[in-house]
Amino acid sequence: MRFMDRTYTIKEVAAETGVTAHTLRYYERIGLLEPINREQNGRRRYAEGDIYSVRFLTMLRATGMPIRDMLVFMQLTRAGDETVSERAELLERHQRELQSRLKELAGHMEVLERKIAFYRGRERELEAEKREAAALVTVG
Amino acid sequence: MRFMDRTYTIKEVAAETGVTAHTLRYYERIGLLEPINREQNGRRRYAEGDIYSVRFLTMLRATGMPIRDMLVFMQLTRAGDETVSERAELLERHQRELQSRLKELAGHMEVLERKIAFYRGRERELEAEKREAAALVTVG
DNA sequence: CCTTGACTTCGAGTGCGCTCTAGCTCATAC
DNA sequence: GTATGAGCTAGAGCGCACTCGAAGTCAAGG
Repeated sequence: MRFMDRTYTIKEVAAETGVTAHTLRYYERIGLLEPINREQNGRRRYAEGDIYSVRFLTMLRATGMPIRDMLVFMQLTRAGDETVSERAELLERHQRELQSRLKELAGHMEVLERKIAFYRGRERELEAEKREAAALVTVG
Repeated sequence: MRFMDRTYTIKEVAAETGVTAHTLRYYERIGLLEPINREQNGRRRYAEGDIYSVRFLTMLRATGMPIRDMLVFMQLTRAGDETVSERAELLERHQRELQSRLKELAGHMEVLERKIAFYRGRERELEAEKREAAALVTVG
């Protein structure tokens, strides 16, 4: 698979993933990404797999996983096949948390809906009052 | 309604709402809560309405609304009836954002599920390999 | 009386996740 | 040759939302 061999500059990865170059370097520095291959001149050349990792990390962040947990996950990944179940369990724990957060948010969504409905009703009431007042003035 | 007249110490409000006393004072300080009534000795006595506000604020926070927006909302609330539509619009904007975040999270949930399923499958493969290797040793 | 403990204010400190700056090296374009 | 621009490192800075500490007041209990 030729196309798998292509590599990417930090700028390209940033554009592809929506993660800034600064943050990509930061992720590598703290160990979220393993050390990226370099050109002779020291510049990073990201492989497809690195981009995949960045995307996965981004997804985990978006679901609220703290970086310290993502770190554990990535270290397990690097440790190889023995850690497969541990990784599964880590993701399952996260999944359960996410599930309960989704439920909670759904509840909050309803509260919001009710509050908005209440305001929209109040708005109509106030309109009506205004019209009545205007009518009184006209008649008076 | 007698029971509406009862007031609460900061500790009671903290216990009721799950917001720490520190944070309650902080919210008041930055203007999220209007100045709470005091006893002669300067201690806060929260009214039912204050507790309601705290609960609502907590909900907004939990849905990811930044404090600066909550501040706008509470100031509109204090401004009275003229701001009813503005409040409705603010909440609707927030609701739309929440809605799209919920969608995104649902997508991430699926990715998580697939990844876990993949790991669970891999786990079984590795188990099988192990058993085969053990069998070879036994036979050899 | 004096200790305990709940409260007060003011201001500083914390943890998280970036985000940016300064000063440097290189490669390419003019 | 030199200007432009992309990338590099190390370390500082930032925004957010709390969270805590110090020092003081006050009321009730032993």
